[in-house]
Amino acid sequence: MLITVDPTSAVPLFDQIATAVRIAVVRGEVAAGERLPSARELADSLDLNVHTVLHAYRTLREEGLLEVRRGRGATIATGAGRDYQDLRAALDTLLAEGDRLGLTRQALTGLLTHEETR
Amino acid sequence: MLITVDPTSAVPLFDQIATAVRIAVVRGEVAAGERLPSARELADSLDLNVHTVLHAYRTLREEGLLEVRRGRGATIATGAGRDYQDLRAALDTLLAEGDRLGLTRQALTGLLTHEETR
DNA sequence: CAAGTTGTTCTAGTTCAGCTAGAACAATAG
DNA sequence: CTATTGTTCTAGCTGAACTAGAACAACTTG
Repeated sequence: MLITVDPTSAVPLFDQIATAVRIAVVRGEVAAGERLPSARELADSLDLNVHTVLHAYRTLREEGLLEVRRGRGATIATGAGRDYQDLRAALDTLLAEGDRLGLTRQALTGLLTHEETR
Repeated sequence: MLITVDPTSAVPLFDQIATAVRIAVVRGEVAAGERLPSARELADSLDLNVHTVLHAYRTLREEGLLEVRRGRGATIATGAGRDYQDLRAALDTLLAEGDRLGLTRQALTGLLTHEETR
């Protein structure tokens, strides 16, 4: 699983890490039970602080996507290996629609966050 | 057009205002040329600073959704009256998919922001 | 058991976006 | 001309994000 980070982005670093993991899961690039690099390792390779990586891991655990325990490290949660075909299709469709209408990503995420299903 | 704001939300206030306008446009609740309340008015009614509202208006203008000029105020841009049927459908589908998979809004917006079309 | 690994918790300091506040100013409407 | 409305500028405040270092608890491994 490739995890990269853009320090110049407005998106918080811990969020970028969390998203990188989510993407890997959605793409099926990681299987349930698979182990992530330790926080200290990943922090070193990304040139970040350990706490930032741990923040990301904590976030993912709260979402039920990771199992995190001391001594063991972080592993992809059982039950994370769902069928994400429809989700990916929905994402692609929405992105295409956004592009067609000339909407920014900010606008799209805003709509997604506040819009209620009708 | 109803514009409300949640001061306790993690979403920036100017962003909430911008999103409220976007939603109104997407829902077809406002027509092109329609005038928004003046920044000072809206700021008063929302109990916010004028600059915060102006920040939202500026953002929307940069997206091409608003025409903003001093003395005149802000009006919905010509060309904003597009067909948003497909967009709304795409939004609903994605939200439904996210719910089905138990994904948080944060996770969804993260995927939307970083995911590249394949 | 002993040692090393890894997450947890705590304190502490820095930076920056967002928000507020006030004022002067320019463009537009009436 | 006068009122309205956005633009620009300065200034200060706050909280989230990030960094840093340390002590500690749970787990793995030899």
